[in-house]
Amino acid sequence: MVNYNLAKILREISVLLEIKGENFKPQAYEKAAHSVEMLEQDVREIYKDGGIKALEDIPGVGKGIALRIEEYLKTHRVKDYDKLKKQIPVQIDELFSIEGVGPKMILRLYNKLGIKTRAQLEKAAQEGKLRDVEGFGRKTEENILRSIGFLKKDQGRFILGFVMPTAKMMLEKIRALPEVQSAEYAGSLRRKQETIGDLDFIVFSEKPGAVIKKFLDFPEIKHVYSQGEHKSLVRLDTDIDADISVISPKSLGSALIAWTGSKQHNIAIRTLAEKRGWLLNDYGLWDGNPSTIAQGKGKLLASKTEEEVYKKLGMDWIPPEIRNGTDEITAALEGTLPNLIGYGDLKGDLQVQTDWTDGDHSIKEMAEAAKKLGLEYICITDHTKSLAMTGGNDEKGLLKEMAAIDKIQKQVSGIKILKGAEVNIMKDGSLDIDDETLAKLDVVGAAVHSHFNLSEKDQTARIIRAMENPNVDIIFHPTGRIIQRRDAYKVDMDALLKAAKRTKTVMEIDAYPDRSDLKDEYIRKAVDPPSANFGGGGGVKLSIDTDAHSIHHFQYLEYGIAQARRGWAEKKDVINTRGLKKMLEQLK
DNA sequence: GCCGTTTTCGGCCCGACTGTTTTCAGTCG
Repeated sequence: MVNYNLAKILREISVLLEIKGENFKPQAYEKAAHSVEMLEQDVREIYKDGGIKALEDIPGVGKGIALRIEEYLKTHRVKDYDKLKKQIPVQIDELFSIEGVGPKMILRLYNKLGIKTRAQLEKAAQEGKLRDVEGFGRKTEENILRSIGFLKKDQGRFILGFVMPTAKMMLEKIRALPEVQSAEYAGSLRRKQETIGDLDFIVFSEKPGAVIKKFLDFPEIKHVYSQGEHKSLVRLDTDIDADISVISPKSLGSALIAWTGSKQHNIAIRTLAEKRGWLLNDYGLWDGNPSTIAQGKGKLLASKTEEEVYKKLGMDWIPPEIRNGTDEITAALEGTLPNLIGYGDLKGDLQVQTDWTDGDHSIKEMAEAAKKLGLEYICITDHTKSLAMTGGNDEKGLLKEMAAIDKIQKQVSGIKILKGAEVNIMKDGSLDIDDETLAKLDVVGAAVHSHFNLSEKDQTARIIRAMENPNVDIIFHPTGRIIQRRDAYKVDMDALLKAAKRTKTVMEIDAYPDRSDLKDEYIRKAVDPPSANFGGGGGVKLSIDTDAHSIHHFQYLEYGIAQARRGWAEKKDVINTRGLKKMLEQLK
């Protein structure tokens, strides 16, 4: 929460400075806000451990902002921020989040109409008062009202796995247009971020006007915010915004890079180009300066493929999932990028629930569905007895289910059905099923489903005790978070990863879209020696499982792989990329 | 205010679309 609140203040300072017409300082504060927001460590800890100097190691934080962070940590105030707020006492976050409203409008609205809140702005727009303000007109008034309407309905950001079906459908429809040579996801969708703000598509065609026109005729489009010769921004009937950009195939590589982002990644590589006396824009990498290029006199160095553009810049091609504008740039320059796990690399799914507990389908139905997707094995891991609401198995129930699996296996060929369980880790770290029964299972997953509010020390010790049980193979959804619903419980991840390595316990990447647990930075710590500061130097084994409760959930494996890629995981790091026999050898 | 293959000063990514203008500022990604 401290990081969140601090990032919010830094971001508001950025907007307030922009309102005041300051140059460059706003970007500096915005960058610092972004860094603080992305920090995995609590700012208080960073300050406690290393003082001001450690704060200055945060990217985008220098002497000035470090002092303000210190001031905030000590006094819960930032004087400069208070001063700015006094000069321009408006609800920045409320107004700034309205699509189409920026710093300049906020200032004018405040000066002319005294508007401070979203509600006041809505009322003024409804009463037709905005059109009298210089620079505003009827259209702006209408747009503001519509934006506020959308905002009220908006759920904010969308979870990747839950919007992918819409995204896939739209991409297929775009690709089917006769004028389209090719089309791809762009933005956070292509980078496969955990949550997505809107659906970005980039389309390659020599007839952009026709593509935009046909796109706007799709029945899924509810409202058109903007349309031009090359771009359009719309809202779909599922209340998510979609952004389409049509570019000549000649510029495919440079345009894909530009539209994929992230923003920080683009700034980093464009700056890199500039340092070589070049310019990188949507249309290519050019030798020349902006004015010679504008006159058509620049020399085109690369544009057709992403590989070509990165290569010209002296870099390896960077997978979209890791284009964060941080150390992937250095790794690409040095040729030390990881060989990320691929989307077809999984051979099995080690967490599957059935109608024996809270799943929707039978063991047989789940096995058939997994086989259809090309999996070689699945492990049935129904809940155990202390999770009473799911009708969890006791020892007797587990033995019965194991016998049932033997019977079903005889009816199903081409896929191995492994016997497992999702056992509960009790408050003290013991398990709710006896060791004798656990020893009979092929795979034992253990998970926390209760006592989320233990102290970090107790929670960590509890899970480590479960890891030390020789029967426990995998820790399922290790931090218990549910995106947009429940925070992770407090746990010392460095200690957990270290214990996982010592006890040869696998850490799961739960691919169920709103879990996505482990999250990317923990995955990276688990596998990547340079980022592992828990003294283990990477080398923690992972599994990617869907936590399927229905035959439709196996498709979520894709999002687990995306998560693993964002965490720099390679094929070798994930046990269920191996065939059945080799996978089983990885277990205790 | 930050930062350094331009390293303690002098830069800060780049381009499209809209609305209100009458040549462009503001906003967005």
